[in-house]
Amino acid sequence: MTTASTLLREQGLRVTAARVAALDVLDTAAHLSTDEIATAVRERIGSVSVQATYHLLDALTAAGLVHRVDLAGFPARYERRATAHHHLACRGCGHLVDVDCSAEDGPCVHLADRQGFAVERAEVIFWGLCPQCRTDTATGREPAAAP
Amino acid sequence: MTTASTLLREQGLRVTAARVAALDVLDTAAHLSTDEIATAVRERIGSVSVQATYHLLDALTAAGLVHRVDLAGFPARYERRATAHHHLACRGCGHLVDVDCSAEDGPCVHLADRQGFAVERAEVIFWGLCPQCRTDTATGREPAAAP
DNA sequence: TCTTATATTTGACCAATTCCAATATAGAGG
DNA sequence: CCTCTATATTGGAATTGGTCAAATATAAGA
Repeated sequence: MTTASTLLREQGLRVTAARVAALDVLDTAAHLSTDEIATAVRERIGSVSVQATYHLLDALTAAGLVHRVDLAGFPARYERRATAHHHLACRGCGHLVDVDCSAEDGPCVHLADRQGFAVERAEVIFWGLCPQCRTDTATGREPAAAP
Repeated sequence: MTTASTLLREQGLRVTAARVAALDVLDTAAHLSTDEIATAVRERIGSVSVQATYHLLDALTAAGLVHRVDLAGFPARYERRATAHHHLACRGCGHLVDVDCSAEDGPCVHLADRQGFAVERAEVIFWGLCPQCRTDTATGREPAAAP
């Protein structure tokens, strides 16, 4: 069984309470912001600073244990899902859901002219309004700050 | 002939020197940041405040005269190109080039499960390293701040 | 030309994130 | 088990990209 501490050790990372807690938290919920992760980690181990959370998430990201989803206009979020997928994002509140790529090797990942770039990945984001923000805008209210 | 002022008038926007200059600037160069646009506008009309530039770019964007390209981790940039296309972005310096969508109605824009969202558009970003940042990283240097 | 709605300016403010030095701690070696 | 050292965490300050609000200036219709 691959517990959080095992995963950390496998990547040559020190096993600290904060890192284990962060991995556990991301196992139960996807697309959490740094702040949400810090709060959830605090509930488990007592306390962590925001800066430590930024730093540990950087470490986990560099080790490939989590992925950072960084959409313009909203704070970065982190996820553990390993399989290839894209995102459906709400422009109103930033709410994020996974979508399976309908064609893993479809036109999305092909590029006729690389123009000298070393292309590493293709990111596909479907932008729209989530159910909540749809009704909010329909009734004249501004989209809610959080989903 | 559709001059900048004609375009503005057509959209019911007032014709001001700053707006005309901004449109002209974006006609000669693509993917400029607010700051770069402010500087270029100043060269043409003497002076504009950064805030005015933010504001006028908002107005031009709302009118559909320019498009805002907003990639995470880098300041927003603006472009006038009208035809559908995607972007190839450098994760090192943020340098941006247009790429034609290889299949306008390919899998990119299809989505099996909308999950209640009102989907408005699909954004495809190819991330990689530009020629300059490739050689910079190859020679051990950090990628340059600007392309 | 006069008027008024709309732009621009100025300056304060904000959130997300990074940087730095000081302190604490995981885990290897004895 | 204890010590040592590299690595994590903390706390505080700084940065960046951008927004907000009030005062002033200006485009364009009457």
